[in-house]
Amino acid sequence: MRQSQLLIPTLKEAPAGAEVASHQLMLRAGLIRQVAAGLYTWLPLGLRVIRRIEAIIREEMNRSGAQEVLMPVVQPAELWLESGRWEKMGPELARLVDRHERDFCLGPTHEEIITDLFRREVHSYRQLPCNFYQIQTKFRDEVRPRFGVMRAREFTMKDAYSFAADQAAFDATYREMHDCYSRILRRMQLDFRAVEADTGNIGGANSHEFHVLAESGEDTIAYASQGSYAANLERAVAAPPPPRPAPGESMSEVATPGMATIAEVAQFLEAPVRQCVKALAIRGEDNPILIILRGDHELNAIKAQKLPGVKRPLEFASEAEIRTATGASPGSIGPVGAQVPVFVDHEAAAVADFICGANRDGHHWVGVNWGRDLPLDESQLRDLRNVAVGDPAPNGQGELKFLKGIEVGHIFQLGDTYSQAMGATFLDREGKAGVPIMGCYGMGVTRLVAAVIEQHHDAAGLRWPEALAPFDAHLVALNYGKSESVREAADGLLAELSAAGIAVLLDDRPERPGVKFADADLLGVPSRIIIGERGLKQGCVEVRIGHGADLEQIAPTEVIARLR
RNA sequence: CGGGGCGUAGCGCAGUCUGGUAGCGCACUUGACUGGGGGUCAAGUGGUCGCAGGUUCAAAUCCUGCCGUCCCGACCA
Repeated sequence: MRQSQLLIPTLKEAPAGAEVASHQLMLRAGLIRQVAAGLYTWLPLGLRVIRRIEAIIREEMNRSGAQEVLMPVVQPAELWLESGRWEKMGPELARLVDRHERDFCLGPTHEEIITDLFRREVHSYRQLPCNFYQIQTKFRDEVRPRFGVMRAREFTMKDAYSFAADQAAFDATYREMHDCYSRILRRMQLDFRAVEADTGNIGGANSHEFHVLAESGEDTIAYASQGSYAANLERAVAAPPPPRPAPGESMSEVATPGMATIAEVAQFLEAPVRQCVKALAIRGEDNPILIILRGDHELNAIKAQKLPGVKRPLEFASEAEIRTATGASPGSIGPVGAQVPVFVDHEAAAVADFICGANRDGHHWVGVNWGRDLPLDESQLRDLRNVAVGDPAPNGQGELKFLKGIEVGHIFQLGDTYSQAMGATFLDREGKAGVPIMGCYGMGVTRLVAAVIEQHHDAAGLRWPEALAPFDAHLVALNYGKSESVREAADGLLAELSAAGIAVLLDDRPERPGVKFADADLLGVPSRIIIGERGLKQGCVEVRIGHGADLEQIAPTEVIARLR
């Protein structure tokens, strides 16, 4: 294709709003333009990349035995009422009303639609297992769209839904999809990790996320320094703490005037922070609920949200609510004598002779011991904290380390959540009704474009992996407009290479060489062919086959062989 | 939704504090020169200063309200 005929509006400077590398480069290289918050137009170059990603996904999904379908973006409320998610989803689900006053939503995902299809059309165990996928537009009214297409409101997703007659059959499909995702990401030359994850809004028992490693990633991955354990921080666990030492001190109250934070209290009492225990008050259905963590630990909101009686989404209790419930301000509350439900993190429960708020302003207890000074029932024990770098790994191998990742894929074990709720069944070998076990498998196509760029760029611009580049070769024709010989050579190569099925972009614009080179570096097409009068006089063009390769002088007739 | 920032030409910005009728660089158009790493010169095009209301002889500038957008926190492919 001719560059003069394509809209590729490159920019020297990145627009002010773009912070991360991929967003800046996507704007600068003319892949996308923003329409509104979280809504983007894909320009020709960006769309070509999307198409190549989709092609790889299709190939691998088809290879895994999945069948492609296409479901509607607009979905009737009835199905969502059946699954219970019409209420559960909240404002992220964009709702609309048609001219007949019927309720609809813009599909953020398609479990309801596919389960409805299944119950209508699939009736026999002979048709199982089966796996349906689509590549389609999703809409999620994100609280905060961010980083360009990385977190957009409207985006393209490949989503798949599997149905199996029993757990063993399901497990096989799940493993196959796990492998399939790994193949897809490897073909895109991505450095990624598959990690255990929280299931969030989709529901179900277990899930794995696929993260492309990048400093700009929004997620933190915890992994064991040895062995294979890796999990999203939302879900990551550490090895259990050693048993609690026996009490060594007696409990007494000390004045801690004006001390509100753990750090202040610890310093004032000349005790290590990990000797303190902190109490966080979160909102329960009616009363606040106290969460007890070791002083140096951080609350994990996802884990806390799963506690019985906790209001979702998780909110901290207000100062007034805390005062009403405990009689003290937030800086002085503690588990001793608490009149509200108390949940204790395993690590906090393993501390002896600890320091905690006395539920009296400006006072703390020291030398406190579980069991002796306050009750601790097994039922109160939970894992409620974020693991930290250096924690012992749960697999008993080494310690935990962190990486940042971009979640590009997420596979879920749904169990029979949806099939049960929506009455999807099949007849088994004995002629009895069975409830299919489902899985669902998402992969963010447009997000992948950003993720690929995060891993494949340099100071000058993009560096597309060959499998994803919008073009295979960039023909940079110098002085194309005025030099007859350049024009002939360039047009000839364009025709020849195109006929051979090589996607070529010919820079035939009347720009100076410097501009063309700078744009070529920005666009990041893997192979480059430079055609100039200087070389042609010696019967040569210059080629660079692949990123970072050396420039070679070869005859124009040899180009096609070198590119193959 | 809470906190903060920003809205002036396609992009990046100055001008706002201290009111006086809008400017710089790049881009774009035309011409000339130039022609292997964002070239030079000349002449141009392009702006309801986010929107609405108010104060004033006069508003990009002051006041009020609204909208948009970006960043930081709770959600997710």
